[in-house]
Amino acid sequence: MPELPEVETVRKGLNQLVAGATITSVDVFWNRMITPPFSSERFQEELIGEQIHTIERRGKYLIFLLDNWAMISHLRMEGKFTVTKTGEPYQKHTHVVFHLADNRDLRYLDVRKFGRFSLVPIDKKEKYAPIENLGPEPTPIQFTLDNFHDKLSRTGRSIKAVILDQHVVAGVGNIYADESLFQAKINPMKPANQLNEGETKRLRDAIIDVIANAVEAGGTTIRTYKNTLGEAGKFQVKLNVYGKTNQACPRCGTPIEKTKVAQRGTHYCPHCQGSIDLYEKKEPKG
DNA sequence: ATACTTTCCTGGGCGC
DNA sequence: TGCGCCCAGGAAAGTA
Repeated sequence: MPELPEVETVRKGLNQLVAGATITSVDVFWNRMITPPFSSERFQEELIGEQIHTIERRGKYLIFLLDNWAMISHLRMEGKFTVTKTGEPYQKHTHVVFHLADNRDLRYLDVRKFGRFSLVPIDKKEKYAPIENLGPEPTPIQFTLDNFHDKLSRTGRSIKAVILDQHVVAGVGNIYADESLFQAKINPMKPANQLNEGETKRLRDAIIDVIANAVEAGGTTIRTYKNTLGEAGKFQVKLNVYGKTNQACPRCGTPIEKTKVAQRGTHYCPHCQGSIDLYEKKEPKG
């Protein structure tokens, strides 16, 4: 499931492979993948003849800078890009194909069809609301302690729900949320406005650190994630809690537990991070 | 305003 | 073996 580190790795691969290429035509095999206001027909028409200058990233969004358009792509759960020679048989789950002038295809594959493409006029690319409203990138300069503390103080939601909120900090998904909370030794159920100063700082530092290390490792491959070059990530060997249910905590040996917080599978060490029972269950048990 | 629920999707895993 | 059921989950729309 691509989070910031995986999307960043995909971005680098795309820049290596298709920066400078020109789109000659586009096939869309699943219309819902193209978000309003543009129909998939309009999407296909507008991209003809557009050159891909560079690919940027903001949070989990990829931004293809073209001549007249910014094409914005979100991979959601399972989206991936491949670059192949035109004419090669389509792999299963190929939903959008950008034919390039140099006899190659940039192809978008997505088992679950959750990914989305949007088109924004290039001079309005800063006005695209989903990106405009994102929180800061999780870097030391942009993701300030003051801002984070302010956001946490305003809500009693679980801290895990808050760091998954892209308006608070951009790019953190389920894997890196669990890993960051473990590194900072904070219970995922703890209400955000109950974190003290030390915890807030530890968590902010942990998010920055975990994301940076994962970017360096080329992301995490749990199930199917591959970058544009077809390579798996390497961060999965550094995971401490995600997917480690019943395995020994690397710090204290206590078995890692899995529960549900904010409707997401959540892995944590009940010794290092404290028992979930310390906090009132707000979620309906079903 | 906040906070929670539903929707979108398919493949994999499980019970019977 | 095969059918039905449930789960995984990011973001946006919907509801109270």
